[in-house]
Amino acid sequence: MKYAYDHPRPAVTVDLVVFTVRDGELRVLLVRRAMEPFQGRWALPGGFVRERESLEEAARRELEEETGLRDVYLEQLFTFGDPGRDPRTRVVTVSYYALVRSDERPLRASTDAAEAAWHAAARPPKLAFDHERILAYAVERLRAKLGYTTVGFQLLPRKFTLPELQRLYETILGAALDKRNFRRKLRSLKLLKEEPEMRSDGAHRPARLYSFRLRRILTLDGQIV
Amino acid sequence: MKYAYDHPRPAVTVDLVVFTVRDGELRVLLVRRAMEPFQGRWALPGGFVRERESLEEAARRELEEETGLRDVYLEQLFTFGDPGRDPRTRVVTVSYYALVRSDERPLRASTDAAEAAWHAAARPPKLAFDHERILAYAVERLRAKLGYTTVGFQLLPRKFTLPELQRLYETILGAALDKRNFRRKLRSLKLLKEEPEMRSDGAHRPARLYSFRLRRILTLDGQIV
DNA sequence: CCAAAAGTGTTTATGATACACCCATGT
DNA sequence: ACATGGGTGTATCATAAACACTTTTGG
Repeated sequence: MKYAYDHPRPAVTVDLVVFTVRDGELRVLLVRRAMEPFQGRWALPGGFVRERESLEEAARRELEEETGLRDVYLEQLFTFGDPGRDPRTRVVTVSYYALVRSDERPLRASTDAAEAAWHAAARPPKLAFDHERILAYAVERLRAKLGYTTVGFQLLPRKFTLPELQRLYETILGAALDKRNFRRKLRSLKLLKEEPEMRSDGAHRPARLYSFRLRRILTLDGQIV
Repeated sequence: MKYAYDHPRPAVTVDLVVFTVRDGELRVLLVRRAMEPFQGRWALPGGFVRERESLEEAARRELEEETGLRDVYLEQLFTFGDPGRDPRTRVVTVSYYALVRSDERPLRASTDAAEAAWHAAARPPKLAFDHERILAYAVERLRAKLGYTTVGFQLLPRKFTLPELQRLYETILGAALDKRNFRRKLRSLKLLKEEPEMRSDGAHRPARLYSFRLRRILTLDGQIV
């Protein structure tokens, strides 16, 4: 092995797949690129990793710059580094996905993204670089994770109703779930705390509000603890 | 977002956690470092990513250089990039884990690793850099993966007996499994092909040999197909 | 004939699935 | 009073877990 400074050095970036659920649809945050390459195309938010910050710090910093959000669920996804994925130079990107609650009003004016907007994750516009692949992989991983972890709760407000939670799962999984079985399953997991309030929402019976019980729930790679 | 060449560029390496199972023990391939930093310490094999190769190509190239092995099971694990993990300069390492069959005689003379040897994965010597963390994470992931994929088969020779397979699982999981349940489970999965031969191995009844049925079994991230 | 590991079935418990009606509210 | 979505229980099936004896070989 030679010394580190003998070797070509790729640029290293983090890219973020920021998910939320709104109007019964899984959405992803995209920014319109202000410059070449792919000027005018939508892309995943992201940016270069700075000298003295860790990869996760870089991801959190970028996320806050683009959305104003802190303390969101964030998990490393995959590292993409094929030569040629950026036409300018070799760029290795460490991708992360983030889950933000739909009541947290993201999308404040961001520092350098000209325009940022939520798009349906299932049918994104044409994206810059290999970002469609990254997005597709993130969706796949989120679905898988939903099955054996509680990441889903990260997408809802602190208090939520069971029908909301069920719709969230159905949205992400793209499949209908049986109401009774879904509720029994949740009851058996003992993860929910019943709140005293109800939520009235139209011409029908109000729904009970619940909150999620656990404090710290996920390790580095998403296992429940 | 600024242009790529405006930014500090970390060195990018791949590090390999190469597992095998020998004598009922999970083992990992380590190389002794020939130079500073951490000269003389054991470390995971790895090296710098070249200009025109993908990350996975780099990992396979390094693996072949260190062990002479090709066509092994290889999966991206995690990317570690804390500043200070290499005292020389910022190094971002994309870690992979590989599974090699115990009958494939790895460890031919390697190009630049002074010394390479198999060590018990459960109690490795003091390692260079943050390699103990990478190793621990790889072991954890391998265990988890064993539960819902067939990666385990990658560690055995083409023909193997059911007791061998069971011992493999018990070794990696660190727990005893019920013989009858284990065999029934495998039968129900229909993954094994009965071979005509038996293997005699001491003063007891010989065991039937089996081989694994599927050809390509795993996608990018380890799902069975 | 003995030691040693291979091989084999049944019962019980647990979790997953399928399925239909009553309840509380707003208009 | 009716339309709308919230809420509840039981029976069936599939999968997991627990458990003990017989078989084949080498020495």
